[in-house]
Amino acid sequence: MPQMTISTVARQVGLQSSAIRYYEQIGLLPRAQRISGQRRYDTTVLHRLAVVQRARQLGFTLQEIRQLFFGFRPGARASERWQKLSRKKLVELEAQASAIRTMQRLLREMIEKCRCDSLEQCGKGIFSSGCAPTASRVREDVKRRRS
Amino acid sequence: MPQMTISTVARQVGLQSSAIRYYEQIGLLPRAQRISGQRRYDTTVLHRLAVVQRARQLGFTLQEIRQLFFGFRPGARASERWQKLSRKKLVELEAQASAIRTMQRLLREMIEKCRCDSLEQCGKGIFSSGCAPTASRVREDVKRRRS
DNA sequence: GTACGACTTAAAGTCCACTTTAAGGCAAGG
DNA sequence: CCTTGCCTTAAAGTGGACTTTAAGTCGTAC
Repeated sequence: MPQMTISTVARQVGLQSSAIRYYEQIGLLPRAQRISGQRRYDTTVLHRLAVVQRARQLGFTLQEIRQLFFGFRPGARASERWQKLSRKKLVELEAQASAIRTMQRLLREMIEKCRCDSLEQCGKGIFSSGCAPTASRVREDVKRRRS
Repeated sequence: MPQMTISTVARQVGLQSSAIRYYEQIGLLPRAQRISGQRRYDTTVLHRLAVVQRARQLGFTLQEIRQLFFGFRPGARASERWQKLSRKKLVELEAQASAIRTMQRLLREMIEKCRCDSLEQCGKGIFSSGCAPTASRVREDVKRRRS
């Protein structure tokens, strides 16, 4: 199978042809050989795209994947490349995870503690720091219930 | 303080003026009163923006924040609005968190187990399912070391 | 009267990873 | 010869949340 068209490759790796053209355009794939204007690929492109797909799955951007391929001295081992980028990505992901945990905590507090009638009221509470979740809000709430 | 200019409001809530104009444009803020062409605000806009900022902090998109304001029957309590949207958002965030955990697991496996010399080699392994992390990859690795 | 600073608008630009569109080329089959 | 189907290119569009730019207005200070 030395000569595949772009759509054959696309099918094999689960991408759209346009994505493959795009990867070539941004330099992630080498310029493909053309036969009467049409791209022809051999199996090495499948391995290349497998790496790209796996890297995407690991959360890498196309920019970072370009670094994986071209951002090291030519002799650098693949495992070394992966390690360097992966450690960096793990740090990033931990930051993202932490941000998500913060949002989850705040959302649960909101569900549990907000008793505001109006968003205007809620906004006042937040503006003087901490709508639903705060004691001040609860105190206001008590006042409201009494009236 | 019944009349603030846009930059005064922006300073108070920690936004750029352009963001406030944008919020007006997409209907998140009501059209502000103009005095000789310039927007003038009273303190209620600070409460409105406090709600917007808090909602952003909770992970809501501007679209969703618009729903918070306008996506309920007019009498709906603020707490009810927050609850409905927050529960939905918690589900979304849990999905995101799960995706991140998957990436973290795969990244750690990659760091720990990939011994590939070349990305081409790595790609072959992934293409026949599972570069670094798999047993097949390890076996290939053994073969390579012997040769 | 003119320079300054802060404001206005509409429109375009940014980032990311593509997809879609428009206009066209090429080979095989009927 | 003409249709069909797959391919090509460059350019524009998508979504989200804004920012930036260009060109202009307004009031105030000097």
